[in-house]
Amino acid sequence: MTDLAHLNPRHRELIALVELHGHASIEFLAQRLNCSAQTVRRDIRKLCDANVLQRFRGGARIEKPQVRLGYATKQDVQQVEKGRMAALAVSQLQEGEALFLDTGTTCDHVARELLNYRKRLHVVTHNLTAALTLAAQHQLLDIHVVGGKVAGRDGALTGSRTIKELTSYRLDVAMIAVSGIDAEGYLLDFDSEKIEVKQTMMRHAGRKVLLMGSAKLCQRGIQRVAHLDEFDQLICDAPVPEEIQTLMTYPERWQEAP
Amino acid sequence: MTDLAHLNPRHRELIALVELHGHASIEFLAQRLNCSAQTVRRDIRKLCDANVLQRFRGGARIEKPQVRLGYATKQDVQQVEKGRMAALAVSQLQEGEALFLDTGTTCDHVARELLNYRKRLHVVTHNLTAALTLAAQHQLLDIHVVGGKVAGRDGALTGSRTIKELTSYRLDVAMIAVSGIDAEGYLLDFDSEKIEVKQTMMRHAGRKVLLMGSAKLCQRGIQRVAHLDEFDQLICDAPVPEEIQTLMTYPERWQEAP
DNA sequence: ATCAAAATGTAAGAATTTGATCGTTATGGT
DNA sequence: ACCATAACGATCAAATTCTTACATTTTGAT
Repeated sequence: MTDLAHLNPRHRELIALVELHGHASIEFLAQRLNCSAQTVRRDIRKLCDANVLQRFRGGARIEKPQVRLGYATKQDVQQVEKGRMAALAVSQLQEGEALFLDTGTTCDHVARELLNYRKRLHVVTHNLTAALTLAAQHQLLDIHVVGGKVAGRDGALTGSRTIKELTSYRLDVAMIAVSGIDAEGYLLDFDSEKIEVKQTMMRHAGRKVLLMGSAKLCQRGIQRVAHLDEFDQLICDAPVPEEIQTLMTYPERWQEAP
Repeated sequence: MTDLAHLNPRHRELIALVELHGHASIEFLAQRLNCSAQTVRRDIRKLCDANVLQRFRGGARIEKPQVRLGYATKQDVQQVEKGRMAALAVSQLQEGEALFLDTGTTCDHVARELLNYRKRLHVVTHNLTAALTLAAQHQLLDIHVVGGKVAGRDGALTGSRTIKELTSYRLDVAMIAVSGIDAEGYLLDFDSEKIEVKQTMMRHAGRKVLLMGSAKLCQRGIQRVAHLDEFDQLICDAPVPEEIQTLMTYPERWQEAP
């Protein structure tokens, strides 16, 4: 990409001003930034080269993603790997099946993959980001969002109402993601509210599918979600280390996403 | 070929207006875009060359909802005006109040304004887009999403579960937006499911606030939501025509967003 | 302190956009 | 078929905006 390194305060202010209304004129910007129109043009040209803004004659605009899927696109690491795991997980679904979809960037990738799945499905989730992604296919997909309180900037819904609503479902699949794993093969996460949601989804689903990138294999959490053995399928983006495989009763349940 | 790169705001608004109804006349567009018919013709010719629109004598239409522009463009219709209405609506909230937030692009603007509101608030909504926007301030705002089925690509939740959950609240404010108004002062909308949600929110709120852009004043819907008199505050982006004012018992409830 | 490089402002000319006019072409009613 | 009306395309002048070029200021290094 282009270098966004040396953005001076005026550049940031300019972007903020454009974001405010979606677009702004050179004249307006020059006045608000207390500089000449020429400087604004130079700034805009720079920012357009860096794909931050789009210019038009007389001003510039910003293509603010309607929804801050920035969470799912920008600060997301290992996008390619997560996409591969998501594709594998989706490919194993059957038409007409019903699934729980967890929160987290990996599950957001699953949602994006589901958009290309051209068959009927039922999806139940507490993941606002994923729900909004899936909304683009609401004619084909039956998407249910459980109620709850927004618990994070990723749009995860939690709370007693969330749990209670989840218990009224009985679905075919639960797609779960976690933050880490401990030495005994227990999967870990940080937020106890989110953990309770994961556990509830698992209790009310037939096939339990775990999506866990290899980066997570050496990460930690503070609270146990479930044991590896409780899952029917485990999807990773790389070969799973020997020492993790030995923690499972049926290590052959692991699958590596191509 | 497809020179979508530097379309100015007028071009985008034009596309959005055509998308809104599927077709639009030159005259209508010239009036709404505040420019001459000649300019509209030129714009349309350009957009037709780029295969964004199809023209017919007297206007233009759009076949397929644009893949790339789609919902994001609709957002652009009267963006500034909606922002002004949203700002006025938000400025009248008190710290600690609880509000229902409706769906629609106008309410999405309210959500964006709420991000800058630096005080505690409780928000209950069936609007996924707004909820995700608000999630960026989840430490300060208490955001509740009611459960339901995703009903549109804008992320509106509807269905019996949505209604049932809403009835368990009793909030200070309901912020409602509608599609149009009829000759007797009844507000109109298209989707009966969404209408039921609006009505439920109103029944369970103290202050009922209507946000209605001047563009909606001449638009229609197919089903009645409520009468103007049922609202305690009505916010518009322009002076309300005499003939609309006379439909109300208390026309002084109208406020024009500055 | 001095110099070079980068950033900013200024101005003139080039290019684009816009609205109006006018002759031409399509549409609908008789 | 004919006419009246509305819409269209071409053209032009005025206004706006862009680019280029150059002068001035600021910054940072030696």
